[in-house]
Order: sequence, then C-alpha cells, then structure tokens
Amino acid sequence: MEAAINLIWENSYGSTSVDAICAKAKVKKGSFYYFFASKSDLAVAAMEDNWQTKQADLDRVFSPTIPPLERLTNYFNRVLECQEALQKEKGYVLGCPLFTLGCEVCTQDQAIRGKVEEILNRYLKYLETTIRDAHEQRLIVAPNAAFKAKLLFAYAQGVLTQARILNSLDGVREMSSGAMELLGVTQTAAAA
Amino acid sequence: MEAAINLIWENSYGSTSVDAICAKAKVKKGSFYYFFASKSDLAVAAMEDNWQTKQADLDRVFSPTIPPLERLTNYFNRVLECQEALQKEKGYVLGCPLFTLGCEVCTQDQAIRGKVEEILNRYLKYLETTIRDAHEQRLIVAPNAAFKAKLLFAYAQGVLTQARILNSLDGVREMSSGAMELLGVTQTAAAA
DNA sequence: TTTATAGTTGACTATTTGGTAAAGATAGGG
DNA sequence: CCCTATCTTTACCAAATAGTCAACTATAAA
Repeated sequence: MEAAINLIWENSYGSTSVDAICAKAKVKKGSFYYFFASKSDLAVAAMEDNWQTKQADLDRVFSPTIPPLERLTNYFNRVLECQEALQKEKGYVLGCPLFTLGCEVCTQDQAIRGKVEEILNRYLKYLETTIRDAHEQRLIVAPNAAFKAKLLFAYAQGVLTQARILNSLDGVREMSSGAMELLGVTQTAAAA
Repeated sequence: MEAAINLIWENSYGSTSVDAICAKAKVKKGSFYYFFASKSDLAVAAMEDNWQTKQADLDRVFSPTIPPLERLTNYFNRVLECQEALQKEKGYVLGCPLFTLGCEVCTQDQAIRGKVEEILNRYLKYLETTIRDAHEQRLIVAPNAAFKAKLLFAYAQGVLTQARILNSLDGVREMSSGAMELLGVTQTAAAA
C-alpha cells in the first residue's frame, strides 16, 4: 500500500501499473491479487491506511489546547515542510495525493471517488472546528464557520494543486499568510 | 482537437486512447499521426486551440469598461453556467480541463505541463488587472494586487477541482460570494 | 504424522496501448 | 496527361496492461 501511494502520487493512477507497484513492494503479482480484488481496491485500501497514519498527527496539530489561529499556521507550516522534503527526495512538488488521485479518476471509478470524498471531509472537520473556536474567541468574524472552512479548504487545495502543476512551492510558502488574509485576521488579532 | 479535449476532460489523459480520440473525431489513426507527432503533441495543440476560442469571450467579460467587481461576478456566473451545461450533458461535473490535465501529467510530460502553466498565467492576468482596478477605485483594499490575484485564483481553482471530485456544483454556486468575502468586499462597496 | 489453512509463485491470457510504414487517393499546376 | 505535394487508409507491430490460475510451500494445530 505504501508503494502504491508513492507511485501513484509521484506519477498518476493511470500510468502506475500493478506490475510496477508489485515490483516496488517486492511482491509477486499473484500474491497481490490474493489480498486485493483489483487495482482500484488497493487504491481505496491504501488511502484509508495512509489516513490512519496521519490522523494521530492531525489530532496533535489541531488539539483544542492550542489557540485556533496557531493551529492553522502550525498545520500549514507542517504541510510546507512535508512538501519540501518530498520535493528534495523526488525532484517534484507533489501536492495532495487525495486531490490528485480524486481529480484523475472521479468520473471513472466511484469506489475511489467516494473514498477521496470521505477522507477530504475528515480534513474539513478539523478546519471547521478550528474556525468555530476562532470565532468563539473573537479572533476572527466567522458566524458561518462551515462556509468559511470550505472557503479556506478550497483555497488550500487550490494552492497545493497549483504547486504540483507549477512544480513550485512559492504559493505554499505564502499559504499561511494567505489563509490569515482570507480569514480577515488583522495583524493585531494575530499578535494577540 | 475538440474530440481530444472532450474525452480527456471527461475521463483523463491516461485513460483516453489515441484510438478513442480518432474514433470520436472520425479520423483514421494514420491521418492523425500525419498531423501530430504524438499524443502529447495533440494535447498541447488542443489546449492552445481551446484557449483561442475562449480568449475573445474573456476579453469581453473582463472589459475595462465594466466595473471591476462586476467583471468578477460576471465571470464566476459564466463559469457556473458552463459547468451546469456540462453536467447536464455529460452527467458529471468536470471542473477545469487545464487543471485536471496538468495535475495528472505534470510529473511525466513537461511539454503539457509547460503549456498548462502558460495558459493558467494568462487567466491570472485577467484577475490581476481586475483587482488592481478595484483597488484603484477603492472598492477593495489590495495594495498587492498580484498577491490577491493569486489568492483568488487558488481559491477558484480549488473550488472547481473540488466540484469535479465531489461531483457537485454546490461550491461553484457559492464561488461568487466566496470571492467577494475573500477580497474583503463589504456589502456597501458591493452595492456601490 | 497428518491435515487444513494461509500465503506464494511464475507462467499464462486476452486485450489494449502508442506508434509505424507503405500503398493508395486526390487535386492542382505545368 | 502527368507529376508532385498533400493527405488518407489499411494493415501491422512490439510492448505493456489488468487480471487468472493451478501448482507449490510454510506453518501450526490435532
């Protein structure tokens, strides 16, 4: 599953063959099909597996004990670090694997599309809670937290996907300040 | 080229075969390879061709004679209409063809990646000029128009890509108001 | 030692892929 | 009427594709 995620993320779902995945995972194809019914099946399982790995980390970053706006900047900084490490390793900016995969196959594979949607919604929840907290603490004005969260999420996803396409982290570096501007955070509120 | 754009947009670059494109265009494969050196070549040519079609339209929507914020709402409304028509026709929300294609092949095909970047930058120019004008006319506060334009562009692209993945136009319907909120447009300024 | 279960293996298909090559058509200018 | 340049067609290829399958092995309980 790790091999699959990496290969698909680095290239694309369509151009990643089961043979290639098996080779990278040092597994024979027969074995592979003993555990997974299809390539699509593997992708779904790999996404869920990958999420499990990240969830613990996200829970820490988005802990309610941390001031809301700090949660966001911390998270965006972590995303940047992750993308920088990947760029160094692979030579390409890879963006968000869920978005990339979902965008590619959503009209052709409903199982994958559904799973991507499910996991994206889990991410959205973190943002929503954070923005609600920030509003509660009068750090920002966001009476409709769900709306603001979707706005922020769309922005973040746009930045990451652009980063992949342009093969540049410039936009990702500005993401934290962009998010603050988007949320209407005044400099004073940020300092406070 | 039209057949290619449509098929790739509806499915993906990897899953669209040259055979399928030829069949849809009612052209024999031999003829196809007389005019295009490769599938990648066709994609690049098709993108440029498609842009030419849209440019005239964009120039009209973003005409300097129209109040800046109106240009934006007009444009986003047009995007929505276009996506609605496509959804009705194809049964799927398709989002932005450039983004979809670029995101899929950017690590594997530099010719396509470069062309996508080039055309995306042309779009960005429209937004930049518009925001500069809006700032000039004190409709919004955007001393750094380039930054704000990139912010807005990332948001719009995020919304469109999410729409494709979620197969829903909900986010696109809110895009116009989302953009205004993102730009910090007060209700009074919008009315003025 | 037997036996059942779980997992592994490599050889195998049938189909599809992007791309080629060479023979044929078509039309316009000399 | 012929020649040349511009296409079109047909038949083809080698490689890669997702998926299958029957034979094999490892393990561990009875």
